[in-house]
Amino acid sequence: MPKLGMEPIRRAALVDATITEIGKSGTLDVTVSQIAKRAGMSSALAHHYFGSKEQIFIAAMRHTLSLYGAGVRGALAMAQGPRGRIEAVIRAGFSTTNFRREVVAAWLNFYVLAQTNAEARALLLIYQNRMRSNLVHDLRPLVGGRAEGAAERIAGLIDGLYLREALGRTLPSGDEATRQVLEALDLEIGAAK
Amino acid sequence: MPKLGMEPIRRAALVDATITEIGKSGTLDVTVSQIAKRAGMSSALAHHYFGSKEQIFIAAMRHTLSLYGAGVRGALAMAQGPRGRIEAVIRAGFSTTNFRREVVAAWLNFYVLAQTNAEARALLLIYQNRMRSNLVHDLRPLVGGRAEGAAERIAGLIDGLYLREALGRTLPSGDEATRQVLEALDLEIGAAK
DNA sequence: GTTTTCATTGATTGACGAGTCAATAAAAAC
DNA sequence: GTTTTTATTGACTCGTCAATCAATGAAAAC
Repeated sequence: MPKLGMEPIRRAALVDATITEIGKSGTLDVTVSQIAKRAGMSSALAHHYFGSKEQIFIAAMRHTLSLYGAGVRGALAMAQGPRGRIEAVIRAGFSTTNFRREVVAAWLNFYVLAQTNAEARALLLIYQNRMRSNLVHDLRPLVGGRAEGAAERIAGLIDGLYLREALGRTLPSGDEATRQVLEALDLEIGAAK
Repeated sequence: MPKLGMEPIRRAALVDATITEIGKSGTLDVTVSQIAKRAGMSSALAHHYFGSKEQIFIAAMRHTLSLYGAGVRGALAMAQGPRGRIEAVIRAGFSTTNFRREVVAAWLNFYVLAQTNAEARALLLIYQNRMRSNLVHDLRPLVGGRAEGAAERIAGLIDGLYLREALGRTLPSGDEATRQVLEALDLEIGAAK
């Protein structure tokens, strides 16, 4: 019963299944068979479309980052003024979506993968650059020449608080993290006056 | 030629070898045989002393965190005044030691492990609490009632910048990260006046 | 000096897993 | 309607690896 044009459908199903399985195990220690089974196909087919397990992971990473990017763009679309835009970037990063078990697991494991896999590293750099460039752009009118440094600090604070919330003692609260970054933002703005 | 009292020696050798191997592979995907071989013994002996691979990892994590803690304590011992003590904590975290390949790999993988392993999570919480408590203690005289919030932000910034430096486009520079956190610290102090 | 305890390993077990391949089947192209 | 292309899988290969165990040797205890 082979229907044509299955490739994109299969690929998408495999990517979804990969993220789910990584979320369940917490590691990249998931087998192609597990992934394929959850995606409703044989492991041979997964290999057919992706070639190797590593490529499946890369695709999953790309998808996770693209969901993140979409969230940021969505929030930016509604934001008013530079301060509002920065707030949008912050809130998007700490949305409950991003603290779901699978998403946290995906990020942590992608960090690990980025150490040794050039493609993974490149994707992470794109994410880092986009965040920095967004922040610099909107910080400029608020803090002028301090924008570059401030952006670096805000971006670092976002990543760090995400980590601490995700692995902290309490269940992750995006609200608390958001408050903290906004406070830091206000300090940056205040210092520029 | 069995000599007595080998246990602590073997355990230490295994822990060292584990960290080295994790550094080489970037993952926890290292075999007990690799570790044991590097430590100069059979894999059976490694199992004899640690029981399981997971316990070897936990011991390696404990050791890594304890080295980190020792670095912080060493820096604190020489520091003068609250501001100096905070600076010491920051500099210790970003010392070149902590950016060595093995150490970065250890941290990233311990984050992953902490998702699913209670012991690993507990160790990470101890680290987080100690950092926060150090910061709160010394921020108090500098920023008064703002100390808790400021400590959360400084701690988050340290973790986040460490991540970004470790996985960033340039080779990690503790100096740049240190400068950024000190700048944030000055903003916090300035805001409390 | 015999027994117990500690150190140590080679060999083995039992399981699992990534990637390949030949074979089947159906749609599309010609 | 024959050929080509796409979809799909079961079976298989080749390898790996964590954990166990029985066996060996030497120190310590008695």
